Amino acid sequence: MHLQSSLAATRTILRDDFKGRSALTDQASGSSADHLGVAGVRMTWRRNEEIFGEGEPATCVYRVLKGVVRTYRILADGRRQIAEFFLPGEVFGLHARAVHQASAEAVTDCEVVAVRRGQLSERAMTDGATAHKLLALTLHQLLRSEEHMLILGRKTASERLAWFLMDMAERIPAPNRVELPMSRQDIADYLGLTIETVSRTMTQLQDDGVIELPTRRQVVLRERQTLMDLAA
Amino acid sequence: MHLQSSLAATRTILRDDFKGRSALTDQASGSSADHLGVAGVRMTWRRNEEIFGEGEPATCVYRVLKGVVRTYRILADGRRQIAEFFLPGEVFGLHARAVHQASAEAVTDCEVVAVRRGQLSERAMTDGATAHKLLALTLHQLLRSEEHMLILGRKTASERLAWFLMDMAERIPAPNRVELPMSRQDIADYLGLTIETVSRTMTQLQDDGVIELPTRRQVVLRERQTLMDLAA
DNA sequence: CCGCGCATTTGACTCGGATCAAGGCGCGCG
DNA sequence: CGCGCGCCTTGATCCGAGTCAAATGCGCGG
Repeated sequence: MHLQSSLAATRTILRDDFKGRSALTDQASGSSADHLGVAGVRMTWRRNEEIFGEGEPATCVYRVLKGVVRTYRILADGRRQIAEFFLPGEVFGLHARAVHQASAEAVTDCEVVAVRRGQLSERAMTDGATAHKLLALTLHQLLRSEEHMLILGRKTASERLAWFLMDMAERIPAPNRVELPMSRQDIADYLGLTIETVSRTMTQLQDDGVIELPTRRQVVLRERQTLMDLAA
Repeated sequence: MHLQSSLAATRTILRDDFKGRSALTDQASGSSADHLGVAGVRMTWRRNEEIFGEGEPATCVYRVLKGVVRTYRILADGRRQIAEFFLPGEVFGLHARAVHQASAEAVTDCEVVAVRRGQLSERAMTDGATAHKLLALTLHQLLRSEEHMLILGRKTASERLAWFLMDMAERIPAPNRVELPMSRQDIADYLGLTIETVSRTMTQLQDDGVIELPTRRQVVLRERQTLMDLAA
């Protein structure tokens, strides 16, 4: 494995570029109740802006209202592994330590509710239901990451992609059509592949009649069963 | 990727073989308090016996007293991904659903405390500290699995192995020497490699003077810094 | 102490996906 | 409506790890 220096450089530039122009626009509309029963603050980010970075103090837990968020870890030479994409309704930023163990960025322009960790854990201490919900959320994330490990460790490129498409299809309710909110590079870094392999495999699936790609960001699921079988 | 049929067969035989002879010996010594504040039952398993299987109802949460446990997911054709090894003191069996999402087996003969999920969640509902501890355990597991994803998705064989050795060295307190409780196959399935690659990479590290292998199961860390750098 | 079985190592070769390198083209902007 | 910039696709080649096969040797039982 060689240094992906150019990529790394590009990414660094991108991040630094955005980091300055604090785009987290606290909407004056102010606080709205989070589903965890704690008042939260609504915030917005624009595409590719950093929400929090690895190593920063973890002050909040977030719920996506609109848009998509990615969390990831990155190596010194730029190799990146996206741990998860968070879609509307999903919760991210739950970390074991007082410091974030991963970075989070907006995949698309997005709107998020942030809840202070302190308030949350305070409430959880006294309210069993909140504690239970927090645990359930974390366990759900753990379930997903165990499946993700199986995919990263043991599946082929086409199996990975098929699983990804089926997973997205499940999470975004739309019959036999998936609107991908993220780039090919994001998909590659989520599935442990390169952008070229993702592209080629997409093309292959299309040539095989399994999917159709009317647009780069749209996928029509033509043979769901084939995808299911591939996704195993 | 071809079917690893022979391997799969071997594993299936192994599992079925052991499954019958119910070896979970409830020790009459009976219940001893778990650290989660709930009375648990002490149980023992022998090497390679199944503790629970994917799809079985998840009745208990476990803490290892002695020995080592592996949890894993397996594909129809035998490809296996070990999610985690659990060493003495560590807790496993925490799952989001009422059904186990992974299988667990004894890596070595081992002794475990089992706590009923019902009792645990009951206590968690009323006792904030217990709920907090449960959450902390789960978050810790999530932290580890995010790192594991980075390793599986983006690291080379020698980086994976170096990380594994450093991680084991940290978890088993013993200066510059690691006693590996698991086989090469287990290591391979944990790191998303084949047994041959694990073996070759070990040999390479030894030839480079980074480690020493007095026994198959023993590793002497000769150049800790080199390993650290590799593990990144 | 010897022989046997099995985990592990080693060797030769293959191959899936990575890398390196051009194009193509959709989308936004003027 | 045309132009240009990035994203994406496609092509050629390479290489790290997988596969297949065989030898080694450790640990255990007799």
